[in-house]
Amino acid sequence: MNERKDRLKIIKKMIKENKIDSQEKLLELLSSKNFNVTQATLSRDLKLLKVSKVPDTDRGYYYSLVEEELQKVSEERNIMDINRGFLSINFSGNMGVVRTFSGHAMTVALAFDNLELEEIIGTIAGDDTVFMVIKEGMTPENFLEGLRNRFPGLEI
Amino acid sequence: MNERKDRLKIIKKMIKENKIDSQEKLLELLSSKNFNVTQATLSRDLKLLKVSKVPDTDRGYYYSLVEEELQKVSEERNIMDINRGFLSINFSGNMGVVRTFSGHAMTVALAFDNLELEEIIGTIAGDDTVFMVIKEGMTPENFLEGLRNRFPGLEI
DNA sequence: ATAAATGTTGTATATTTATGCATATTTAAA
DNA sequence: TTTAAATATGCATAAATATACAACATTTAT
Repeated sequence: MNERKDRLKIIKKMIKENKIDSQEKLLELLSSKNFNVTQATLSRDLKLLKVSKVPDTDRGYYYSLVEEELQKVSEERNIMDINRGFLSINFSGNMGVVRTFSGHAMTVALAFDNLELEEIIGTIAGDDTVFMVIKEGMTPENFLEGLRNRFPGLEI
Repeated sequence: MNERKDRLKIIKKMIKENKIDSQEKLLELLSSKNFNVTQATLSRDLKLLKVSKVPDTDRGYYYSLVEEELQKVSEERNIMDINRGFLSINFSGNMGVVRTFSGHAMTVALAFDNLELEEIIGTIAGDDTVFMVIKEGMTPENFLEGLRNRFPGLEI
């Protein structure tokens, strides 16, 4: 049954978009979208999603996808690092060569590594140049398009 | 009474060092350090500290200082940015001049800004140079010492 | 110094959340 | 298809957590 999958998706969305402070409230919202489950199931769903209840600044509590937020912050930083240093990229065979501002190669390479692209097998950095070994069978077009889709903030 | 302050400190420490999954458990730990309070008080303490209970990867839950973690991650990144680009710093009057590797000035200036040092009024970046306007009355020694104390990772 | 305001705590309790168990549903295997 | 294993769910309830209220302590203002 992927009733549950759908439900998890909606729950995520609801938690991101609203400040919800109890499972009861969330149940009502779900019910309004025609997902009718009990609090028990919801509790298990939240556990699966690793949702936690965090104390609000002023008063009360709200549910939050902490782990995801952490990841997002870190991802944004990587993208910033790339955008800051990036000059150009060219391909030849299974190699991608990135040119960067002087001194930025390490940073850019590190950021690419952190993004954990499955298309890249490895990177190596000089001062203003990064070599990337691309997985066989990928065209530069494939690669760039996928990259831009996955990381909309990336100006490449 | 700063009984509470002390207690909050210990609680933070305990949460960082152990995987605690209920206030009962934490109460026991506290009691072993001669802090004897009720669950009600502990609940309020955790709220003050913005501690939240997060689902563990495999099973169960644990308390965590999410917000602090987020801040720490971000701080570490700033320090990395500075260390990566930093060459030297010199002072004249209320100005500090940071030299960086070529192209790193923006990054370094941004990182300094993000650290939110109250000694710095503002920064401006060229390509390999950052100007910082320092708050009146600060000596370079004051400034650097305070900086190193607050950010032990900083190699300046 | 006294009164008023603010902050801290415990008690008792309400509220919220997690889970054992039985049942139903889905998926995989024969 | 039938059967077996795995997964999902509800019900009931246990366990965990938050809070209203009253008492007391501390700080601030007069």
